[in-house]
Amino acid sequence: MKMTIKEIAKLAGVSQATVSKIINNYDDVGAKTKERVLGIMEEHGYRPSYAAQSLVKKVTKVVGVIYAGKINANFNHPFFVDVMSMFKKTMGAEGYDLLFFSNEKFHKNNENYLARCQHYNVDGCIIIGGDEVEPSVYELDQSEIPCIGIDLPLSGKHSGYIMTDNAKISALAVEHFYLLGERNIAFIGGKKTSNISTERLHGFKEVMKTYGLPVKEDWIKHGDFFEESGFIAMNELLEQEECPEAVFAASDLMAMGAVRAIKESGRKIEDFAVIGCDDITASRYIDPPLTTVKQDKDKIGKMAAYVLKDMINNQIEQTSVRVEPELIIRESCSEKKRQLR
Amino acid sequence: MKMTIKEIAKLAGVSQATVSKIINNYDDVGAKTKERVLGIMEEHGYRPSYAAQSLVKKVTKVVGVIYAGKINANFNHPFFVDVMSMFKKTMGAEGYDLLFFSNEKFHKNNENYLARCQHYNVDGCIIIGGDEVEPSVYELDQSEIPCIGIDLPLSGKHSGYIMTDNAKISALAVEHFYLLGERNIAFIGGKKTSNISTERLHGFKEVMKTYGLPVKEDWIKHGDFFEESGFIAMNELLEQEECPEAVFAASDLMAMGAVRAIKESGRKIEDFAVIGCDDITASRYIDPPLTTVKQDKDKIGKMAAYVLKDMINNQIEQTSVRVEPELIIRESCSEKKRQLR
DNA sequence: GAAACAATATAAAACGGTTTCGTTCATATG
DNA sequence: CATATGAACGAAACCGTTTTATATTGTTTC
Repeated sequence: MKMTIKEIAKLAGVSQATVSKIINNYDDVGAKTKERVLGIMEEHGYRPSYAAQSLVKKVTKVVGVIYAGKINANFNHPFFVDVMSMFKKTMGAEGYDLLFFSNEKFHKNNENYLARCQHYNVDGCIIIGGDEVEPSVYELDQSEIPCIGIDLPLSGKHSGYIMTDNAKISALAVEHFYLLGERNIAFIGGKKTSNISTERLHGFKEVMKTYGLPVKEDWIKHGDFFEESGFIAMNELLEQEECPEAVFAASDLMAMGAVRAIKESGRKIEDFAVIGCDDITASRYIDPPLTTVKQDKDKIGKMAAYVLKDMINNQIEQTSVRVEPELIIRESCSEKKRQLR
Repeated sequence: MKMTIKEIAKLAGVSQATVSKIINNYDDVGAKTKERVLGIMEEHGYRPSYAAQSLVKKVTKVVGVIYAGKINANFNHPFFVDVMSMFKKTMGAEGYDLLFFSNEKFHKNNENYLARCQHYNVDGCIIIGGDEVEPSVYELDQSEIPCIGIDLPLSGKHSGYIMTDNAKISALAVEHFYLLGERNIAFIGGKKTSNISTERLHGFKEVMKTYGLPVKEDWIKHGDFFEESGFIAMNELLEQEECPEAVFAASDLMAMGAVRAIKESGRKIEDFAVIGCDDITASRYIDPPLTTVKQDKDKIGKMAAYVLKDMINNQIEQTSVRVEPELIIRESCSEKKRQLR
């Protein structure tokens, strides 16, 4: 059923070498021979074996995808889904397939990322931001394998990263609050150990200072970028004696959780101003439509693909790209809403 | 840097064969030898090459993932994202990694799915429902390669599929409408050529008949399961002289589009009853929270993994699973809402 | 008609593993 | 002591390709 190059060669009455050369577009093959062999290959639906090819060539046309951090985390986070969608599309256009490593296997065999990449001999890989910097990520980062991080600052010679300008994200949010007269502003970030969370928090504190607003440590909470954690964080804020009326959540999902907490506590959502981050698809449909700092997910995915491809083909070194965020004003925090209060 | 089995063997002073046997857990290797070799492997971070292994073994521990239909379609549809998330997790626990085929490559080289699977020698594959049955899918379906379809009825000897009971989905929706007194019910389905769309439409017509309700062809629209198509379909419905007040959309995303169309047309959303399908995460957060027929995405993903695994390991034949849907009542169509009218 | 040159084709070694079948050696058996 | 037994290991063939070096043609050229 499944043909090998040997059988094709026999059928065509030529040597393996000739068939192989046809597959690989060598130019020392006669036109009519080529024609005939091509016909036979087509007829029998022959495809060269990936294993055999990648064993001898050193190229696989496969890139690995690693969701760092908690088991399976981020695979279904809307932000990463959108980024990966564009990444997949762009890499696909260049002829690359994507190998998603299962984290479960890692944990069971106590394996590391580098070993997996070597095992599959991937041309490169993309690492989707984990909560913290695992030793295993560092090892891969420092290796010869080109890799690029999403929301994860890699520093190796053959690495790079793409992420939004995190300080600016916070700046846009706080500035918007400030202009609308909000003064009691809380911050819900991701895990303390996560890099982007740190950058956003730092940016938040900086710009608060710039506007002369006080940063209350009690008003700084940490979640995990998913909805439930925003809900929990907001509940903690609501329980405090002095409760903030403005909340900047470092992800739309957490912002949605915060909104839910406010509603379920019996308070009126109109009395709060909420800004999220990411601009996931859902955010314009929820109630109230969410004001958010948009991350350009398409651009991030595309840039990741371009940079990775460049690293693979041209041994480009250490490239990192910062993408500009953009404020999207909707009703959860807007001028119109302010006037209602 | 990257070690081969030969080098490990030399370092340990044993033959390749012995090292290989240790890797593959043969029992004719002495305990102390094993210990020593294992130590050396560990020390040098040695991992056997996937290519070399899969060349000789016939097993790869990799399963292919195919998004059938339009380029890249469904990769970021929330329903499939959730299903795949659980599928990935479950397969991962069994030691499988997932290879996502790029559709772009398909189209460029005019390749077929079967050829790709053979090229990579995947142990099996999962096909995520396309809009229509492509010849390429049929070919794979009929092949020796175990594959299972999500929302795609495969019929080959080595194939199976998992999907929700589509007729029942429609039945639950219409029944709910009926009990709330709705009589003018429209249907927004997926592509006419898509199987699940056909099943849901058929179920819809059947149950409408059962309740003695008229089925107006003008009130049957077709989208593509994404938001925009629901928006367009609803606008078409609104333009009609006789406009339905109840709409069942075959996906939450289309339902969201329908809601948006109603709002943007200047009508009051309270005057309409909308039911979606899937119960994606966003549906409980939107305005109004969406009444929907829930599909058990976790179960679908899990079952897909179990069945596929079974097919790979035990040559089980043709297994298909129908999963029960469940009505989730929220405010877009509820008793409370009815009383407001 | 011989020499030189292209243009095509092939043989064979690699790539990094697995697995079958022997071989070796120590121990148990009668 | 001769033999059977079994544990531990190794030689070599094989998996399906690519690629280098070499061989075989057929044409020119002088």
